[in-house]
Amino acid sequence: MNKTISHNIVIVDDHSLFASSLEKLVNSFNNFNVLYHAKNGRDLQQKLKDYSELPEIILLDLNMPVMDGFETMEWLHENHKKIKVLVLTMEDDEGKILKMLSNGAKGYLLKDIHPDKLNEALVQTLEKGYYHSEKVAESLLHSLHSNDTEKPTFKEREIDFMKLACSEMTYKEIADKMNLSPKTIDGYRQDLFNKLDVKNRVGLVIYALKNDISKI
Amino acid sequence: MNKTISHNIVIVDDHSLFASSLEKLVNSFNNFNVLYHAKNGRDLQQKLKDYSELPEIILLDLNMPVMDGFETMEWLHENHKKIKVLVLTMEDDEGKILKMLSNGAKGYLLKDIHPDKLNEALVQTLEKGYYHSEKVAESLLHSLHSNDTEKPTFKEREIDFMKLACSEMTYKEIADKMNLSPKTIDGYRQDLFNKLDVKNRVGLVIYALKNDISKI
DNA sequence: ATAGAAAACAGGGAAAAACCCTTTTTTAAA
DNA sequence: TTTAAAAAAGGGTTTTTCCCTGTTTTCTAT
Repeated sequence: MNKTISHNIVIVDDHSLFASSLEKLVNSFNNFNVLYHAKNGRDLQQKLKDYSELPEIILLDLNMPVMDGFETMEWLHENHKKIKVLVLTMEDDEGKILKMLSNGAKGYLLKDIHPDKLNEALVQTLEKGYYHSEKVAESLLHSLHSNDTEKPTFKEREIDFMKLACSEMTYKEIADKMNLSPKTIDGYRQDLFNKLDVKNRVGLVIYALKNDISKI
Repeated sequence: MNKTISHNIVIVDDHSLFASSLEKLVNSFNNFNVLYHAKNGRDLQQKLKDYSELPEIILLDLNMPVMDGFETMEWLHENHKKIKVLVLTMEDDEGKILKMLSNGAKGYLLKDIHPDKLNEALVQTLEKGYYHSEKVAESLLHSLHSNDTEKPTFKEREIDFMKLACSEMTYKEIADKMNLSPKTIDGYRQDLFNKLDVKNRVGLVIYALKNDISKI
């Protein structure tokens, strides 16, 4: 039995197999103890209420149903400033990294890291208050130098259109489906091409898929 | 200390965090013991040689660098018939399920299952020799009823073309890049449209992405 | 109430994509 | 060597896409 204090961790991930497995791993680290895990942000909110003990660190996934990592991060930042959040996800998208860090995440880890790195991250987060891997540092620098990362904003109908554009429908058929004139659709198309700096419909489709606007 | 025999498991997954975590979970099950884990098929081949003990069950991921789950399955089927392979992956694609099962996998599990299901699968695989979840059974039935699943076969150049079609290049530019006449490209396009039953280039792009012919 | 902005709508014209049918060249097989 | 099949091109037409430039409608803020 060790006399040193065990630090409480909470895991938020919708994949229960991964969460359960990770729990065992974290428990095997020195001085770390998983309190519980939550399926998503909403579930976490409930459990933070139900349990008397608060975690020191939350390991947070991004892609989750009901309430995803981004929403959860915002909520935690508002309501539980003391809890340190480490993002643990598959997504290595620069924009997402930046978004989460600027929302108050103390670190960003990719799910394919070595277990030792996770241990290191947990320890450092307690000691220094944050953990930044080389990869994340790189991304940050890169985004500073190329200040093109201003993500465009879309109107509702533009998003509807983009989703439909990721199909075999012609623009005329899309116009029909959206109850708009083909020329209006042509306007959306044009605006999007300019905004996203793409040359043709395939470019638009690729953009929509890359940015999770549409799924196939 | 339990006197019952512990059954040896091997995990094959390129995500070392997941593999390490899963190892802890499997070790926590009754009568199961993880011998080691491998990063990919090639790594597994080496380790099967190096270790005197063979596993009874291998938990196999599909998406891996160097030597993926499909190749690995084939090799195991040829060289280690006695080892029972359970596929453990994110991919719920019907074609992949069928491919792996027909290659000799004893079960197909999705990574978002509950830990108890994994335990159940391991036990059943030892007892009955296989494990089939409801989801997989469904897929099998579905594929029987809709016998459209005959995947078309592609020529080398067709695949090259499809990859290039998943970009903003025009057909003329693609022809240039492939050192062919635009008319030849038009022939490829026509054949593919017929073969894949798609109406236009967007349809082709979606097909190529869905079937991992091209990635974005 | 009204100016200004955003959204919807639209015409003309050029380029690309899609479609269909035919021909030559290569390759492989009988 | 003839035959057949596959690969590569060509000609020509229709449809869709793309791009530029406008007008009308709708909403919103002062």
